[in-house]
Amino acid sequence: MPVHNSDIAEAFRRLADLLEIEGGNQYRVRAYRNAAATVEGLPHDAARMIEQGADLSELPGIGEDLAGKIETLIETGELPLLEEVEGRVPEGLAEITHVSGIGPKRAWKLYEELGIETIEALRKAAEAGEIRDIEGFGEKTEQNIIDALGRFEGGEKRLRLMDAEHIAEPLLDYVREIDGVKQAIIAGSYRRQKETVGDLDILVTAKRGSDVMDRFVKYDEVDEVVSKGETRSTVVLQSGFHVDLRVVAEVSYGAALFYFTGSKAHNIVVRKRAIDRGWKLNEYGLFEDNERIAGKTEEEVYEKLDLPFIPPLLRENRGEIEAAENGELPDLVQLDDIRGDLHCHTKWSDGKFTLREMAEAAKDKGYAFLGITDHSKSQTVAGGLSEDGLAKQIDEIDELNEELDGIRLLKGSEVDILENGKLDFSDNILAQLDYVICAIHGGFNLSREKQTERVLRAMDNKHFNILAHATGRLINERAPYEIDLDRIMTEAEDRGCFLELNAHPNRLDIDDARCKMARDMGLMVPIGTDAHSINGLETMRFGVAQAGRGWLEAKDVLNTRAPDELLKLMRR
DNA sequence: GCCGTTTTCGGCCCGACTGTTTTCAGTCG
Repeated sequence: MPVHNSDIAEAFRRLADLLEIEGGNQYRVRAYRNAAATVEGLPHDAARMIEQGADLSELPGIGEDLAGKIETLIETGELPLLEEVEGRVPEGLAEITHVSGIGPKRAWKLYEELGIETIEALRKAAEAGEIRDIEGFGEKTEQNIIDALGRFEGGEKRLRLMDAEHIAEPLLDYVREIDGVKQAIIAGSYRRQKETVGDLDILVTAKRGSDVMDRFVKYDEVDEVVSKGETRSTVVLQSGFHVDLRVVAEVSYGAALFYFTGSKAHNIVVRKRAIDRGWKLNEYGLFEDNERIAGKTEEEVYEKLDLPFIPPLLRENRGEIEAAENGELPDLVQLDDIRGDLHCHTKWSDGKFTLREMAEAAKDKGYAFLGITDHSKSQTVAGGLSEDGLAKQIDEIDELNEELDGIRLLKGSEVDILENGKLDFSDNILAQLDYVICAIHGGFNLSREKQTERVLRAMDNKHFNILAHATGRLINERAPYEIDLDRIMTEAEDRGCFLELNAHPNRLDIDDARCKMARDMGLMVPIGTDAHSINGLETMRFGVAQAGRGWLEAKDVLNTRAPDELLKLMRR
């Protein structure tokens, strides 16, 4: 079994949990967690990096020891230290610390006093009223554990960004209308536009004496008030989503916005910069002794620390601090830079609108072009076109282009890559198109080697321009299929092909780390919405956000170009 | 366990809230 980065990260996290439970050095624990995050964020599998001669101990947060442990894990699939610790600490305790309100100390205490090793045992003990009698616990804690177990079962998984928006925007409107509220903004991973959001952090400035907290916890959708204080409250919504609201003074707004936007890793590095200068940075401001020297705006905080403003999309401690220091921050691609959409469907296959309707909608968005890419013949469930059908569509697009003013339809197709690596249309018809998007829509279970070969063979066809949604993942629904994207990207670059950034919020495929990799290797990225309706065109903003998280500038994105230049760039 | 243009040893982010205690530990973000 090949060991992937996610396996390494999981082993390290598990080890960190168990070490923490047995009261190990907290910094050692943190080192394992940091390393887990570092490994998880790598664009390549560590195994491959080692093969290619990389020295993992040069990675941030990974020294000689952890680099050695990673190698052992890759070679043997085992982590001896983890097995050793598992001999001392019951495995189930790690899971118990993931129940909200129970940390390492309480988990250990529950084990010592009542022998609790599993979630099930914890529930039984709590329901039997046995926990309240343990020193340091009480009736309320016991009830909180029961409540938390209920949520634990319900699964507190991260929401896709768009789903989070549907919850967040009305709530933000509600908060903004509370008497005395001046500013209200959602910070956290939501502001960083991560593909999934775990909870919401709402930051508010308000007049003194405003009853913002009382009103907040009375929001219609609040299911449970977890905590409520003067400056911070936490609620759980009926959807199971956690929301924090924090109130700060206006002089602290920038510092608090910085602080609550994160990421944690980014914050720690910036905070360290403050410490190096003999200052202190917290959510109330940047302080020299007890004097606030910055805090009203984020720009001010960064400036004092000799840094330009770093866009939230980049705040992941993936090199943005160094880039900022050197004046090399990317000038991130904006929605306005996008000149057209390269991936959409119409009534000709499984879309809901006609060519003309889609064209008009694209024109209304200010686009110069719209690429029509209906499905190919094997996609019978999606109304895939026959070759004759495609030929007719080509004619209709030509006619329509004569009529249309200010928008140009590009003739494309989303062609299936068959399991044998052949394309689902003949070269003859493909040659009549402006460009071709190729995609895998079935046969997800091939081995990594076969899947990779399948795509590379397809890429041998000169009409292959863009690989759509390269990993096939559906966020929260379907894992990516096994495929060697490193190799595919290298080969694509060699052959003049591209990998799409599919902007659909369920896909966002390729992901941000891959976008950054593409940028680093000089491979331009086309962003397509895969729209099946006029509304679907709106999801371009999710793609652009993801592109920004991947450090892409307008020059790195294919569809920031005018149609003629675009088609020239795609010519093989 | 990591890290270093003050340090190769001695630091490692820090404040809010809760619940159980009487002054604070545990948890969280």
